[in-house]
Amino acid sequence: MLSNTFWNVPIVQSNMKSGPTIQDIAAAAGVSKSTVSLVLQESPRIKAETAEKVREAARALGYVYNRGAANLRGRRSTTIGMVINDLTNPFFVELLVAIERVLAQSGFTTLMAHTAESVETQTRVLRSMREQNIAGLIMSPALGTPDDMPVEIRSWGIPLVLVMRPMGADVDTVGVDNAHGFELATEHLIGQGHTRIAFAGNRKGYTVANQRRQGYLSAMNKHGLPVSDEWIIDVELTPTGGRNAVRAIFDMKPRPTAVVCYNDQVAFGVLHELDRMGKRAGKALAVVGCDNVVAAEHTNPPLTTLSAGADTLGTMASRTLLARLDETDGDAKPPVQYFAEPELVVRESSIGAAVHERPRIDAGALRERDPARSIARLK
Amino acid sequence: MLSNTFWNVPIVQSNMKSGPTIQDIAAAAGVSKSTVSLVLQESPRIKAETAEKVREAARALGYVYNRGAANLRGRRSTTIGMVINDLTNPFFVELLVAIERVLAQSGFTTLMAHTAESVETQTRVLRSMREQNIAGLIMSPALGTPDDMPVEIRSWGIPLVLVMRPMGADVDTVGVDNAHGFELATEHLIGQGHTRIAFAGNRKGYTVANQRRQGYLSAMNKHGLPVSDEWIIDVELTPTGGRNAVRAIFDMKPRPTAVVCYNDQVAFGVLHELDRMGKRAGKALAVVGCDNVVAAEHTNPPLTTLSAGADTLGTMASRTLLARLDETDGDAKPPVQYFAEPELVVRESSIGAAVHERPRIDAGALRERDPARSIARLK
DNA sequence: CTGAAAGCGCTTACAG
DNA sequence: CTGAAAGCGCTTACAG
Repeated sequence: MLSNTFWNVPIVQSNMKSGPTIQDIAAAAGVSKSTVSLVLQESPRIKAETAEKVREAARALGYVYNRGAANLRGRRSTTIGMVINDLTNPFFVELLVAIERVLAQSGFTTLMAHTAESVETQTRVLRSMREQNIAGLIMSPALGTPDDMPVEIRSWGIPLVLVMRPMGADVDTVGVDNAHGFELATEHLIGQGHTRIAFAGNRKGYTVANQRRQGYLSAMNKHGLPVSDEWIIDVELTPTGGRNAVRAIFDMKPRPTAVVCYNDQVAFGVLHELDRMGKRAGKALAVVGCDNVVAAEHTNPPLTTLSAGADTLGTMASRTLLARLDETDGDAKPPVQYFAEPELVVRESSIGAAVHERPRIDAGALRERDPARSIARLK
Repeated sequence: MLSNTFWNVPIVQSNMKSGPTIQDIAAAAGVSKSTVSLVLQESPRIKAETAEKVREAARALGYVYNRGAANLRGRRSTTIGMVINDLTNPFFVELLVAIERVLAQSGFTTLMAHTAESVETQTRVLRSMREQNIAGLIMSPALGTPDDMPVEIRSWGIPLVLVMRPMGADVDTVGVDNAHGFELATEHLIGQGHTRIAFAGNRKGYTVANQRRQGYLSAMNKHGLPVSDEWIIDVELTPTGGRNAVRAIFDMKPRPTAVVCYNDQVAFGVLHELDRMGKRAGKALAVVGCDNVVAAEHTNPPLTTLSAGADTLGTMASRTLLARLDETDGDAKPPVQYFAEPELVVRESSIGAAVHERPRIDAGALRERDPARSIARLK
């Protein structure tokens, strides 16, 4: 795992034409290159007029600082690796954008990579980043990442901050309190009168899914509501998974009247399949998602969802990493375990249902596009 | 513009602990570091058993190749810059993923950056990439990028490939034939019987919007359909823009019965606002988008849209850049101007309308959630 | 306040 | 087939 296989060097390469160096500036300004270097670093040790002369020469020559050379000589690095498991999920895009912004403000360059949930791709990408000499790493690990990955990274001598997907209490982690969030979401549905509530997006052996299911179960439990095994539906964490969950729900009897979805992607599939069946989310089935991606506001109907605050989380993750980079070996702080409390953003997808047992076919059904068919599916 | 202001060096930096070098491997294997270097490059000049001995020593020491040092000495670069204007648009995410995949296969590392349509951010990011010594650049320029940007980049001595947003015939460009695509989309609506068709997402002085509007206009023209000025609606290229466009359309009389949207993001807003008004896209207003992002398949109703093929475009863009990197100054090929022909993916949002003048309020209206209100809006 | 010298970890002619 | 030497563009003690 993550072994350094240095024999996969690139075949294609590009020759550079080189511009002026600090040597050229030194010659033009009539100083030594030491002086030029110090001016570029804004050292107070250089007299103001000398500095100005150097800057002027640099400008005249069209000088471009070579950060690679500086990093090599200075034995430091100003690039941060950032590995994301799923850029097709807009939540991670928002997270990435926030992280990049904060790091750029501190003068770091972000080397981004996308693993598409493939552990193999992740291994390749990490190896490449290591060769690129990253100063630190922020990552949201792909599903199925081996447990020893954080140890492996630590052995590289660089700090690691995990986002969204915890891998143990001893590694810096920034995420959300999933259990509490899903408790909130489930209680919201209970408050709307629902008693049969499904959970769509269970995935075995997957930490985040476990946390979210746990939150759902503890809310049900707290309110004395029994949970049937079949309500906990294991589907892909994608819109397609959501569509399959709806089909499963409408095959159950008595069927759940509400569903808590693993995330917004799953919820989008749920909304879509309901629409395809001529039903309306909120009326026919109350739906709650998680992530509050931008599109959740624009779905039909708009989606009730847990807001994790991608911007805040990204900022926290960056700051945590920057703090580690500032530490010396002696003053290491204990692991950061930051889990934000999500808020529930209530929209139309979870409200307006008539759930008080009486109406097998409620008022809402009159507006369904194909009542005959939905009755058939209800049996 | 894009001036090299080298005095913005980072404040925060990170010291590296250094691992074994080729020197250490050389000592361990009892050879010179030249030999080690050649082995790492898989040079056929080294005897197989010597090579194996070296590899074994490297493995034993846990050696990590330092690409930065190699690039410095070899006067080359193996990183490619990739600047994207809008990662919140899933189309660009798909494009980015495809580009990264192809570049990684050729041994290049991708330095990604996001400008959020800000020319200022773009300037900062380009400067940083230049200091990072990128071998080439693939970019989708932010709106309002100055016309001389390609010239500026070229003066850096690195190849530039533009994606999606052309900036002149002399710079390598990979995009789509927007005019032809929008002609297709508009003709599809005409084929459905529509005669009053709006265009949502016109933006003045913006090349891509001009091309798309042109395609729309030429289709209308070709079929002898007059176009009212008010039908060409200037809105933000976001879901919010789409919502505003719908409001504008329903204030017109006689109102358009169909709308061609600048892209899927705008179309999503259109679908959403229609739903909010208790209307159904397809029935009340035929809607076509552009980009065929993954979510277009899952909207309510599913969105008819132009498929540009993000994967194909990303592959083309990467290959174009890789080819330039292989060129020597002598054998430079003429500029690549590749514009893919988009295909129209027909889904529910554009079909099923009754448009033959008779029904001011058609059968579909009976299923609208708030008929009184929609009649009021129609006047 | 400034300069001379050493060196970061590699690659590449060149010589043998 | 392998090694000695020079050098990529910087930074950093150290000396003055």
